[in-house]
Amino acid sequence: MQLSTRFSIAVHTLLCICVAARSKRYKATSEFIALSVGVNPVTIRKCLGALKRAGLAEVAAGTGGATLAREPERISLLDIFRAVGMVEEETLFSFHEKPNQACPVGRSITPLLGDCMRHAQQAMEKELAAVSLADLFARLEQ
Amino acid sequence: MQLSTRFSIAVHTLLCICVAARSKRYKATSEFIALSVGVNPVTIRKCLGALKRAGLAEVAAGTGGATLAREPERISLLDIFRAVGMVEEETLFSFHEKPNQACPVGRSITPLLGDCMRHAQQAMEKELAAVSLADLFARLEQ
DNA sequence: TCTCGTTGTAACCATTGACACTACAACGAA
DNA sequence: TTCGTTGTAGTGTCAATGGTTACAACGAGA
Repeated sequence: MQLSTRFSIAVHTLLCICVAARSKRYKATSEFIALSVGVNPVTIRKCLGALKRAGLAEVAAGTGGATLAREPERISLLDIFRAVGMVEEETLFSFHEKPNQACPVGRSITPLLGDCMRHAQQAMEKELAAVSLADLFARLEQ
Repeated sequence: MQLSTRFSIAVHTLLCICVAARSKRYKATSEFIALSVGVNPVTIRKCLGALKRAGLAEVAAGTGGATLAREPERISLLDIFRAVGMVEEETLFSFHEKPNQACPVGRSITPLLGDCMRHAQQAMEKELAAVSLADLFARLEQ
């Protein structure tokens, strides 16, 4: 079991927007991005929709082309991770629904293990928060 | 998108084994555990099979009942996490398959982002490794 | 030796989510 | 008005989860 590819696609998408913005020769349309990512343009449009709702990207309706909604230094991988709805707050792990409340284990496990899960997820998110889109773009240009 | 409940079920299962081992009154059969977890006994048997293969539990064929294969102090949540095959090494995140190699972004994103993903996963696993089954059991008994 | 409870597995089903693809109305600029 | 693009709905395929039934194999105790 793995997390979906939506995250990697979203990062790829934003990097394409950076590239297009840098070299004025390209316009970051869903078609253009889809070609680089290797998926269907509709998938990119849905992805851009999520990024737009999260305030990370802007898309020009009608005329076409996407841009960043703020500087790449201020967009972290965690922002992107959350934007594409990989996980609502604190729910990376899922939990079996019906532990038996009549059993001492069933009664206590939810808060107990839930706490550990929360810590684990937070540790992961902290790593993601430490990397910005600008970092990736800089490494890309080397 | 979330990780499956197999992990929480496996932890619950092992805690039940601890309880049964402590108070000699219970035998940790798949039926007994299933009652506490709130799932089908077959689900528990499959879970126990994975724990057995990982060397965490032992199951008495024929006569029935499961026991820990080693002391609970030496079983970490990470051991359990890996036992139930939530994730093969370094693959918590998944990656879109066909980035366009003719594009500078497509060519570089896999190693670049893969590195970040690896770090993030390792941070999460480190948290899981820090908690043992004995820790949970101790908190349970309070 | 036979019985009985248990395990290990296979088989089948329903549900869910990801992703591909088609189609089309709405939009903005030239 | 035309043309390229976006947003979204609808459809189909595929894989994984988890529930359930069924049954052979096993071990201990009568």
